[in-house]
Amino acid sequence: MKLSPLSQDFVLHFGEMGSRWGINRTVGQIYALLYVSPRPLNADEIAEALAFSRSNVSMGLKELESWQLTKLQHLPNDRREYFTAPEDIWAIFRTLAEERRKREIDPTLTMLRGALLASPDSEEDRYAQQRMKQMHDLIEMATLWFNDIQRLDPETLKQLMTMGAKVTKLLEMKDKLKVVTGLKKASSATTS
Amino acid sequence: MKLSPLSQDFVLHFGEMGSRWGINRTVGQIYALLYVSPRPLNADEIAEALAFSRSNVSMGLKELESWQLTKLQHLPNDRREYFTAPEDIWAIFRTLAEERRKREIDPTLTMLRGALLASPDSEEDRYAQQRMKQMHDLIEMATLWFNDIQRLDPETLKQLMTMGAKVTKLLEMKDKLKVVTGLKKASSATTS
DNA sequence: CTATATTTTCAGTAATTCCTGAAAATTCAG
DNA sequence: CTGAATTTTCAGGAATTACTGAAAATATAG
Repeated sequence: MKLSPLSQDFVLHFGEMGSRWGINRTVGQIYALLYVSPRPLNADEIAEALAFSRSNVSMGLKELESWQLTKLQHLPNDRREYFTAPEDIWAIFRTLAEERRKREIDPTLTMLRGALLASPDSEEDRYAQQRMKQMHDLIEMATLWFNDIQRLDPETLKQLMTMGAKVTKLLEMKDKLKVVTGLKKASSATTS
Repeated sequence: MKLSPLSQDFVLHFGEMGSRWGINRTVGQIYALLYVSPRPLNADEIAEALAFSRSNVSMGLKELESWQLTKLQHLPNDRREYFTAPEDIWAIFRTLAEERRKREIDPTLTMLRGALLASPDSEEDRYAQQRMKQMHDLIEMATLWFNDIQRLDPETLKQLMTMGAKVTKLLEMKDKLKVVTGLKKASSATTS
C-alpha cells in the first residue's frame, strides 16, 4: 500500500506532534494512518505503508489498544485482525482525555492530597502546602468541569463553545433572575 | 539547600509527569521546585537542591524562559540571577496553554488547511480530506473557545466551571427567550 | 490433531535524548 | 580596564527509549 502525498504529510506531522506530547513517534503515525484510512487496515498493511517492522507495528497497536483508541474487527474469509479509528472525532478526543486523566491527573491529585494531609513543620513547608493546595483545587475543578461537560452531546457542546465568552452574559442574566426571585421570597416572607 | 520530604515528593512527581507530557524530567523538577519555593532561587541553589550539574540547570532555566514560565529578578548586593514561578496559578496555566498553542496547535492547523486546499485525486484522498476537515474544525473551535474563555477573570471562570453541565439550563433559557422575542417580532411584523 | 497463518515477545542493537565538565563568553565591581 | 564572579555553550559520554529480527506463542482451517 502506497500512501498519497496528502496522507503522507498528515502522518508525518502527527508522528512529530505525538513525540512532543509524550507519545512515541511511530505510535502517532500508526494512529494518524488509521484515522485517515477509509477502510480497516491490518498490521502488515500498516507496516508496509509506514515502512516499520511488523513487530514495531504490533507493539504500536498494543499501545493504542491500551489507550482504547482503536477498534478491532475481522473481515470475512480473512484471519488477520483489522484496525480502525472511531468515526466520531469527539469520541476520540474524549477517550484520550479520559485516559490521560486516569493515568496522569488522578495520580497527581492523589499525591497532592497526601501532601496536604501532612502537618508542615517549617515555614517553607507551610508555603509549599499552600501552593499545592492552589494546584490541587485548580486541577480538581477543571477535572470535575471537564467530566461534566464531556457528557453533553456534540451539538450542545458545539453551541456552548461557539458562544465563547458570551456565556458570561447568560451568567449575568441568571444573577438578575436570582435577585428577582430573592425579592419575591423576601417579600412573601415578610407579608406572611 | 536541603529539600523537605514534602517538596521532594512534589518535585519528583512533577519530573515524572513532565516526561509524560514531552517535557524533560529535569526541567519539570526545576519548575516544581520554583513553584513551591517561598523565595526566589538562583541557579546554584537549584543545582544543589536537585543534585544536577550547574550546566544542566542553566539549560533547564533557559528552556523555562523560552516558555515564559519564569520570572527573573535580582537581589540587592548579589550579582546572581534569581528565579521564581508566577504567583497566580491561573496565569501559569494560561501561559502554558498559549505557548503550546503557538508551538503545536497553530502549525497543525496550518498543515491541515494546506491539505484541505489540495484537490483530491482519489477516493481515498477525498475521505482523508474529510477526516482532516473534521479534525481541523474541532481544533479550531476548541482554540477559539479557549482563547475567548481564558480572558475571563478567574472568579467568573471559576463560577462558570463550577456550574459544569448546568450551563445548558441557561442555554435552554436563552432559547426560550429567543422564541418569545421571535414571536413578538413576528406579530409586530404582521400587524404593521 | 497437524500444519500453516498470524500475532506477540524479547534480547540485542540502533537512535535519540539527556547530562556533564571544561572552556568560552558575559557581566560588573573596583 | 582588569579580574573575579557568573552564566552559557558544547563536545563527548551516559542513560533512556525505540526498533528489529528471530523465535515463541496463539489461533484456526482442514
